[in-house]
Amino acid sequence: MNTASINEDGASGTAPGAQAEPRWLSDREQRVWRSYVHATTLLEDHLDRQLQRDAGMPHVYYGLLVQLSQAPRRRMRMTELAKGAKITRSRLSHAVARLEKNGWVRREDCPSDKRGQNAYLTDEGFEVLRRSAPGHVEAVRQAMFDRLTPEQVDQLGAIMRVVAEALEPSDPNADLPWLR
Amino acid sequence: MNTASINEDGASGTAPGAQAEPRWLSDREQRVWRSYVHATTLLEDHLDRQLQRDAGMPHVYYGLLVQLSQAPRRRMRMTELAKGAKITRSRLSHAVARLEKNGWVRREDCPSDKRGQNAYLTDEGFEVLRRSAPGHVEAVRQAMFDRLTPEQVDQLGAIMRVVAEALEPSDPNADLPWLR
DNA sequence: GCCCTCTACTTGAAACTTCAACGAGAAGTA
DNA sequence: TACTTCTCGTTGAAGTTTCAAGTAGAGGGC
Repeated sequence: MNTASINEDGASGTAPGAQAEPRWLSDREQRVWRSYVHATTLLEDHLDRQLQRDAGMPHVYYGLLVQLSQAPRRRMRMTELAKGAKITRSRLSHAVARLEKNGWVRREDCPSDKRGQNAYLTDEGFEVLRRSAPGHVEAVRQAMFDRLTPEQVDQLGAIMRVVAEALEPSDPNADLPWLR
Repeated sequence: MNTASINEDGASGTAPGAQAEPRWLSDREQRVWRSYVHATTLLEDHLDRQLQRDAGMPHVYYGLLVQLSQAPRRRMRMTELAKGAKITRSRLSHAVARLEKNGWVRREDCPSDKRGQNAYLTDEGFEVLRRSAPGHVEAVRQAMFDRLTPEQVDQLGAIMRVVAEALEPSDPNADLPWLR
């Protein structure tokens, strides 16, 4: 999955709507980008397969159970759960439907808001989590933390925080106060 | 894959429930892991949407076109293309079928191996790439390279290479010579 | 020649995600 | 009250990915 490569320069004029001369990636940046895409793809595939095999669900679903397990009374509003997992409410609806079929999660009406639903982790769901957590941690460890120096772990943390901040969909108009 | 899995201690049996004491992540590692998952999720979603909007295809498909565009005569054997994109041949078959419908890629029989197929990029496909490449590079830049210091870019490259090496599916039994 | 095995690729079904639309209730306004 | 608008969550269809199975040709041994 490469990014730059098609080098063709358009007109330099920057009329509204026209494109400015693209700022291509340098060779070094391209190499880093390729490594990034390559490694993240491999790791996500690896964890997906590991969890599918050992826990019977993909990584995202596992993340939902983890979130629920850490919530007070093991339950959360659907929207909060979706936000925490960074997925759409629609995707969550389908996912919870599937997890409900497995008996790992159930829904209940929210008492304070009649539109709302709580999802909660069943004992059975908690048990699945308890059984598969060690294997998952081990997979993460072997793929990443066992191979990086403590300095690299810190560096990775700092880098990922920067990237996340750039993309955080928190208040899209934060820099456009006149639109509010 | 590598020796990695679950319960690989030679000593203990693998009765359900019997597990070695898991090596949990430290607080610091957990924070970094969360940042990693968070940032990579946001970035992949962001690029998927950007490309869906501007190029009419998801990130993986875009990567296929890029690969083809860089290959000699803009064509590649299916298996090579799949390897380059780190996806299964099955997934590639479906993907190319879709790209063929768009008129961006076509297949042809491989002359030297009657089982084989070449996928090649059409002029139309190349044009789509040429049009959308600048926007894509810009998105990558804004999300990552414009925010990181040159040192961080280097660090990220090094880290991602380490992680990729740990997962590279090259010769799964390389460390288990007695199995061959 | 035959047979066996491996590789290249495809297929169809099931699982998962996205997208647009929807119903119901909350919340604000007049 | 009525009206509008927003939020919560779901639904169904279309698109994508995975999984298991399948066809056809290549390659090797006899």
